[in-house]
Amino acid sequence: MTGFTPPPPSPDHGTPDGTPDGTRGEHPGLALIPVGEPPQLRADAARNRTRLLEAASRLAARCGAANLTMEAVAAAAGVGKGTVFRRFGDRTGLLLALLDHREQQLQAAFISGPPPLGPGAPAAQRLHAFGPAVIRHERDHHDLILATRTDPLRAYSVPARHLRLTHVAMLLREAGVDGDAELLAHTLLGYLDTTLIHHLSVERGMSPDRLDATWHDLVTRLGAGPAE
Amino acid sequence: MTGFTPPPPSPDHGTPDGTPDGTRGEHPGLALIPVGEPPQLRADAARNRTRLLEAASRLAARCGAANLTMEAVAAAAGVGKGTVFRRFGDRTGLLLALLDHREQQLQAAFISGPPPLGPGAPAAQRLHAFGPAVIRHERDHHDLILATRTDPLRAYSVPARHLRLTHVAMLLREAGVDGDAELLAHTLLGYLDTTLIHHLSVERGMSPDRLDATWHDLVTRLGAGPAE
DNA sequence: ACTTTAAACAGGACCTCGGTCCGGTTTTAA
DNA sequence: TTAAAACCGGACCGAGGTCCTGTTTAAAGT
Repeated sequence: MTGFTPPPPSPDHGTPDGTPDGTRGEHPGLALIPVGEPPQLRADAARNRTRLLEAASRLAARCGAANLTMEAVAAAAGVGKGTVFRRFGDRTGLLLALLDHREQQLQAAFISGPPPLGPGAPAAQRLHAFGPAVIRHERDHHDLILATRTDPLRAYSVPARHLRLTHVAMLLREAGVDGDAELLAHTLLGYLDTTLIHHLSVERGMSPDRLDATWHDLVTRLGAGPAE
Repeated sequence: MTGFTPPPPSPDHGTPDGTPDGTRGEHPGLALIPVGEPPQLRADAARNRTRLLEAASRLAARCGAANLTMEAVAAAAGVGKGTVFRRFGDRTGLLLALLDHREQQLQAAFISGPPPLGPGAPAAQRLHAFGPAVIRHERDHHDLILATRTDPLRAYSVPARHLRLTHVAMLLREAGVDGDAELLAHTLLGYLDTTLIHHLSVERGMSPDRLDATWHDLVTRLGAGPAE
């Protein structure tokens, strides 16, 4: 029994809460947050969590997500280095948590936002709207997203990915597409992969229009109706 | 002028030559290798290159590609640490060079091998055969491939990727598929991405049959004929 | 065959950063 | 009041990567 580490209450790989951008949050009373998964952090832990996310967000904006160092984040947040790792597990965990917060705007848009992206429009139209929305979102945060891809396998386990997958698969079925909806959804999401989009638009200089057009083409060919 | 580094003759990111597995290669005479790109390494440099690749291959087989350390490779090859970096640039470069060598078997199969993968069969059939072949190949080397994905963007610049892309795009056009052949090819290759395949088969437990079936479905829906 | 010259080499010091661990201290919640 | 949980802060390790000194070696010129 030399180095035994009972898993510290499982660091979060990015779960909703935190509100890491607002400058409020000193009074921990009033549990407004409809938090679901995080097993209730202790008050000081939660406070440090948001401090860390704020600091990370600042530093990422200043120096780029790729240049974030854990020590710098810890120092900027005024906490010890160990605290950062206790909370987020590792660097990727921190970046994912950062990303997750921003991701929720997109999620809200296609889950409960106005049509054609949100509910209310026919499934095919929602699908057609989905691609360009994701592409735009990913372009806005490409540096952060790319920085998380140091651990390629984890990208598939992150809740955001799963949510997108379920959503697209559902729309495919709803649009009357026959076949393996889950794998077809994976294929569509593959086309929207940040790395690919970044490569095509930045390194190959493809226009957004061309990327969008092929999305519509794909959705149509997979059996959902045309865009119109 | 403190730390200026005139780019050392550009380390290779994985280019054909080397024959890093055979145990021959002591007599550097007889330039049999129809080498194209590598700007002719000096004899001792070439020798060290193959030594390094051999050592790396051994170590990767023993401990897994993820646990390869540059110093271990250097030591096992009996060269200095600096030599490894001079030759391959960085760890990813070394891994890509390793991978590239194994990739050539697959390339030979679909470029000049027997039908239906190689030339001689109709384009649609070649396309249908392409997916399962790549999936099998990637499963065989998934640890090595995943280890290179630490640098996600580089995966798109590597010659092997470009070759696959051109090949698939050509087959699509040849099969009479209309639309943006290049982007459709990217989509198909996205479905074959090692990370995705690994996630689906290992972590989600999907059967190879199901993965293959969806490949055929995809190719068919994109407009090439059915498999038959 | 001999000299020359540029390139490659060994090998290790050195830096950075991710990640672990620990001893002592503070804070929270019961 | 008390016990558990979180924290600080830094020592510590491993590995990637840089750089430098002096040495070897291959290749081109005579």
